[in-house]
Amino acid sequence: MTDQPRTPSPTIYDVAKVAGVAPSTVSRAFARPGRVNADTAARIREAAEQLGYRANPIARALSTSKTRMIALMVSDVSNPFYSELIRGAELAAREQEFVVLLSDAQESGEVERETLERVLPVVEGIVIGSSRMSELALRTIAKQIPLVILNHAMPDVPSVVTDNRAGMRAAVTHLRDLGHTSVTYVAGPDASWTNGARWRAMRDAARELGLQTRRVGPVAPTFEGGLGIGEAVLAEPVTAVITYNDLVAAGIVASARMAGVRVPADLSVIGFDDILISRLITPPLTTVAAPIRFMGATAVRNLLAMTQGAKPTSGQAYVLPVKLKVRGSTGQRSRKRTSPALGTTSVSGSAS
Amino acid sequence: MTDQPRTPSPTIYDVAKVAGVAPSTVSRAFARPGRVNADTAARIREAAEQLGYRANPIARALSTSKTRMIALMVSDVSNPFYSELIRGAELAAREQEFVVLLSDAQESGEVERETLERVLPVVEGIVIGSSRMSELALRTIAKQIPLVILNHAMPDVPSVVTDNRAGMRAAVTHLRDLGHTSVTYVAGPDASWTNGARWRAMRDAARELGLQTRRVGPVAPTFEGGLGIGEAVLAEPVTAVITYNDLVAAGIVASARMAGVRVPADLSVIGFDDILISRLITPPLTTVAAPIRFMGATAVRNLLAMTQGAKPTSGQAYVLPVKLKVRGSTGQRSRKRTSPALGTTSVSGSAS
DNA sequence: GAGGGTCTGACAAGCGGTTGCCACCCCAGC
DNA sequence: GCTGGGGTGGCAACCGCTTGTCAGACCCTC
Repeated sequence: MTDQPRTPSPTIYDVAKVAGVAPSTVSRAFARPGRVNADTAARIREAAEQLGYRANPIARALSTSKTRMIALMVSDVSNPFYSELIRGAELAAREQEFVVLLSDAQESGEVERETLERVLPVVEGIVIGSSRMSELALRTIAKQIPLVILNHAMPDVPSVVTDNRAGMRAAVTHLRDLGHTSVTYVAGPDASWTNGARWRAMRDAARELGLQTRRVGPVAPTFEGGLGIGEAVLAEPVTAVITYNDLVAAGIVASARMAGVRVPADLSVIGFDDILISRLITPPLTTVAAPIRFMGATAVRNLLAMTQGAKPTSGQAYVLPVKLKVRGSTGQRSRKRTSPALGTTSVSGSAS
Repeated sequence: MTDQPRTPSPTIYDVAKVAGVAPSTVSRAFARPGRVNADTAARIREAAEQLGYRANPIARALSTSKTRMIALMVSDVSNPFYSELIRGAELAAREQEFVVLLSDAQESGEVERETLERVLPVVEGIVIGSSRMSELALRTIAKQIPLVILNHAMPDVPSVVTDNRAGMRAAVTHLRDLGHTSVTYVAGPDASWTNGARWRAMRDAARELGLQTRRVGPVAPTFEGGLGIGEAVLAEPVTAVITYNDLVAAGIVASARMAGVRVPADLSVIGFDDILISRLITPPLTTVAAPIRFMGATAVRNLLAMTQGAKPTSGQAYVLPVKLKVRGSTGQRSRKRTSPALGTTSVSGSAS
C-alpha cells in the first residue's frame, strides 16, 4: 500500500538488517542451507518473508554466470512443426526451472547469427532447431557455450535428429507396394540439412527398391511453397510425390485439387513430420511421423545436462525413431498419369 | 570435474588497458558517443574489435535494470493462434533490439502466476496472451511492471483485443442471410475472457436479428475439443454453429463428417481467428479473421513504449478490427436438420 | 595575463549477490 | 588449564558496467 510507484525491491541488505545478521549470512541462508545455524536461518527466512524479499537473478548471475536461461532458436516460429518443438523444449526447461529465450531466425542465417551473438552472454546454453548457418559457425558457437542442434547431424556438435533414412525407406517401400514405379521429391530450403538428408535417403531407397526419382524445388517449407510448385510437379506424369515436410505436402494436395488431379486416385502424396494439419486436410495425409515434442524435450534435457558438467555426447547424434502413418493421401498407382517412358524404364531392382 | 578452459570474455577493463584509457571511458565510448573525443573513441573501438569485446548485458542490467528482455506468456504454445501471435511479438521486439522470454502457461492460472513471478525481476515488461489469472492478479502485476494483456479488456490495464462484437454480428448476420433461424455457440474455456465476450456478443446479435440461441461446452480450445463435443452438438436439430475458435470449428466439421452430416449442406460452421488450418480443411472454414500477428506486434510496441516512459493507455483497450471471411463451411439453411419447433419459434425480429 | 567556459578523461561509488578466508565461541580431550 | 577443532557468522573482495563528480587541459575574452 505504498504511494510510491517504484518501490525498489528489498535486498539481502534489508533482510540482513531486519534479521540482525550480515548480508553474507542471508545469502548463505538461502544458498547453502546447512551452512548457517537453524535458528538464524529461521530468523532470516522470517525477515525475508515479512519484507517480501526475492533474490535478484541478475545480481546472482553477475557473479555466478548462472542465469537459468537457455536460448531456443527456430527458423520460423509460426511453422507448426516448431510450435510443437517449442512446446517440448519449454516443458523440459520448466522441469529444471529454466526459462526459455525464444528467437525467430526468419529463415535467415544472418539473423540467426546476429541474434545468437546477442543472447549468448545471457544464457547458459543454446538449442538451435534447424539452423541455417554454416557448420563452421555452429562449431564456433559450440566452442563457447553448451549447444545442441536439432535436425542437423554433425560429428562434433551434440545433435538430435530423426531417423530420416528409415522413415524415407518406409515411405518409398509403401509407394512401391502400391505399384508406383517412380517418385518425385519436392525439396525444401537448400540451407536445411534435413532437406539434404531426406533427398539422399529417398534416392538411395528408390534405387534399392527399383523406383525412378525426380527432384523439384527448392521451395519455402510452407503451404504456399507447396501450392506454388504444384503446377510444375504435375507438369510431368508423376504418380507419387514425397515432400520435404507436411506443409509443402498440403500445398501440393491443394494444388492438385485445383488442377483436377485426384488424390490419391491420380496422385499419391507423402509428407514428413505429422503435424496436426496432416490429419485435418482432405484426404488426410500419409506422413512420416516424428516425435516432435519429444525432440524438443530431448534437446533441452541434453543441453541442461551439459550445463551441469556432462560431457557433450561426442560423436553420435541422437537419432529418434519415426513411424510411417498411412492415411488417405496415398493409393494404388494410377494408370492414367503414368507415362510409358517413366513407367517402363524402371531400374533393375526386383519387386518385393 | 570439468577443467574446461572456458576463456572468460574480455571486459571493459581489458579494452581499457589495450587502448590506454580508463574503463569508464570505454563504457562511455559505447554508451554516449559524443561524450568522448572522436580519436579516443576510435582507438577504443579498435581495441575492442581486436579483443572481440562484447558488452555483458547482465552486468549492464545490474546497475541500470535495463535487460532489453520482455516476457511473453501464452496459454498454449502449440496452438496455432499463439504461434502467429508470438511471431508478431518477436518481430516487434526485434525492431527495438529486445529479446523475448517465452513461457507456456499450459492453460493454468497457477503455472502462469508462478512463472510470471520468476521472470518478473528479469524483464522490462510483460505481455500476456489470454490470461487464465484473475483480474486482481493481473492488476497486481500491472502495478509492479509494464504489462499489456491480449484478448482481455480491463479498464485499468492496457490491453489489445479484437472487435468481437462486430465480428460476431457479421457472423450472425451472415447466417441469417442464409436463412438460419437459430445458432449454437460452442464455448471455449470458462477462464477465457474472449469466450465470454464472444458468447455475449452472439446472444446480443442473435436477439437483435431474431435468431434463437443455444450454448454448449465449455470445451478445450483445440481440435480435439471440437471433435469431442460434436456429437452433443448434433444431437439437437441445429443448422448453424459458431465456435470459440477455428480449432474447435475444425473439430466440429470433422465430427459432422463422421456422423454423416454434410457441411455446409446440412450444417453451417463458423470459426474465429482465421488460422492457417481454416483454409486447409475441407470445406474451408468461414471464419471471423483476426489480425493475429498484428495483435502481437501491437501489444509489444505498446509495451515498449511504456517501458520508455509512455503513460499506459488508461481506460480504453486497443480494439483491432476483424473481418468475416466467407468460405465453404456456411450455406443455405438446411430443411432437413431444422426441427419444426426451433424453426418456427423464431423470435419477432423481421428479416433485413 | 587572469578569470571563466568547454572538453575530456579518471576516480570511485554503486547495482545485489557470492564466496574465500578469518575470527570467535564452545566443547572436548588430555 | 590449555589446546584443538568443528560450527557460525562477518569482512571484504569480487562479478562487469554505469554514472556523478571532479580536475586538468585548452581556448577565449577582456
